Amino acid sequence: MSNSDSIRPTNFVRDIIQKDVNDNVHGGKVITRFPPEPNGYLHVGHAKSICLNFGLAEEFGGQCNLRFDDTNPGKEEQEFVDSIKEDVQWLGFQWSGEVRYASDYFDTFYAWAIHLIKNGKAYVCDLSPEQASEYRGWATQPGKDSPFRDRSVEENLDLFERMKNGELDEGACVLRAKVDMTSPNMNMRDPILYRIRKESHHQTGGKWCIYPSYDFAHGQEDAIEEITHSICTLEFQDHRPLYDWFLDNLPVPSRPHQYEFGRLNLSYTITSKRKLKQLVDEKVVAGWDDPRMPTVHGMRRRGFTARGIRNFCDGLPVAKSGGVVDVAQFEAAVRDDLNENAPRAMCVLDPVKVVISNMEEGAVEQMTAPAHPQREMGTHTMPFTREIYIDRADFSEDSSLSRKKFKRLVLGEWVRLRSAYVIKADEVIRDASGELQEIRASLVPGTVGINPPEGIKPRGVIHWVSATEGKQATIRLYDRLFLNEAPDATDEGFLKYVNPESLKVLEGCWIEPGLIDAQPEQSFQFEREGYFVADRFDHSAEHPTFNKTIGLRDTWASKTN
RNA sequence: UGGGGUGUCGCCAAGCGGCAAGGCAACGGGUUUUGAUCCCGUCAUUCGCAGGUUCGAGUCCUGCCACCCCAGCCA
Repeated sequence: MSNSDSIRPTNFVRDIIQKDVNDNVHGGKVITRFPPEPNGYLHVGHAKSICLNFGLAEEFGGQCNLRFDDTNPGKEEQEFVDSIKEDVQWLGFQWSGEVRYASDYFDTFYAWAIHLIKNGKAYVCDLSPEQASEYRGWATQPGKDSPFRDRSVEENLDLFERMKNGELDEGACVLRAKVDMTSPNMNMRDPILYRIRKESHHQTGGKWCIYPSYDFAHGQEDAIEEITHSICTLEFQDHRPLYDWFLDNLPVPSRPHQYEFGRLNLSYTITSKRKLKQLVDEKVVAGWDDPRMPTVHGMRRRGFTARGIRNFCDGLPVAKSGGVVDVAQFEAAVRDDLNENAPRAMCVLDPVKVVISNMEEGAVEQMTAPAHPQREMGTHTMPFTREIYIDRADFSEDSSLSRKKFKRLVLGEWVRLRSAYVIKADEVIRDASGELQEIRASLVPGTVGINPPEGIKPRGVIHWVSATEGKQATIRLYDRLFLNEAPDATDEGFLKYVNPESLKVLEGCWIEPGLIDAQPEQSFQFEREGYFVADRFDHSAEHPTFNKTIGLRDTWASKTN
């Protein structure tokens, strides 16, 4: 196992749960939930929340529900419901029982609203949004009671029913809780419980034309599902008193508690559903599953493995401070998993032909190499022929290059072809324009798996693919989508910092022939190049297509610059 | 500004009055048929700032400063 796998630092949420379990609070049960709104695709920040909620439940032998917080039909779609379910499962988690929806509980919420009205704790307010904002007051300035605050229970009941029956227009009025217009916490200044929305809902269709607000829904959903620990992000801290207020004033079946942790921010990355949507809508990327997107769908297509993502999330401390995690830390977790689990293969991205003059034309010699240098993963076989390709960057005519600086093929010198022979570059052939066209080389016999004789010192090891037995492939090179480490934080707007070179499509790359049998989503390490994945949708034996997930760690590049 | 939070290495953080964990990054060195992996080593006399309490303070007290969140009929 990778070392990040075993490191799961404790955190304040786990400590609270541990204590509750020890003290037999909630009968020792642990029930958590992951409550996305289906208004977009899940991203890496949600992955942290998923790992936390599902992970904690798993750790304490509890359960975790998947519940869609679908209280705002205008922004939500079935497409997002489907993608979210797929993502959670892909990450390797299974929710407890059926998928749940806030909309499953709309009847109960409606009854509870009436309960509040009957207790004189809610009223229908006719103030326009602008007026309501005015009445709400400001930080230093307490709010004023709405003129509708003292309507009779009967009138409120009647009005609320008419709201439900669609007799009133959108925006005409709302149902508000009667809390405290002078509270320093703005959320307590008579928050909205229900608003009129004459829109079809992806789950309930046309059944409702009033929808509960987040505040009037979330805690009650938790209570209905008997959630013990309701874990959410920091921006909801101010809502906790309201969360508790509803639970205290409603006949709820259980008493959950809310705990908040810091949202994940990644450098060079945007994690705002609105902005991610903008990237899709403005066609900056090809879609929600573009491999450059930090969405779970995007990361999956990019070749970031579920295990790598989980290892990363599990290694993240859960704290109340909100910092920016270096994207390199994420990349390291993914690389770690891929290094451990991806079989090795060879691919030449920028081919230049090498003709081995002392090899017979038409001869094919099968070279066998382990699929992994350390782990037992079987072998792969690569045909070696008179004509092969190596990468253009792996050859130089400049023999003054020091051995330390250039550990590749130099004219007149030797290099090891990985898992095959040591060869010597004898001569170069150029085309009319002077461009290097072909290298003539000779192999040192008997050097497969055996060190060359005294006096022959290969400068290094390079990768290769047979020119006659290899296959052509399309390779898509991905790089960071943004050039600014905080694309979100700049005044000019994040679109200004889109990396124009975040995608390069290479046609005519050469892969070892066995690679055409790769299954979509199968990851490989192309030796000396990086980790690549067979594209989930576009790869086939006829048109091999690989996405670069991430490069190898390269300590050498930084030293020479 | 009122309220809610947060300030410990370049980044993320542990720390709960008794010698400042760990990960990422960086930098040295070793092994290596991947400039990868792996291994070994280096990397905070100091915890936002200033006072105070204490034998002893990152931890307790007081004051200040900085940053984030709320002020949607979004979640």
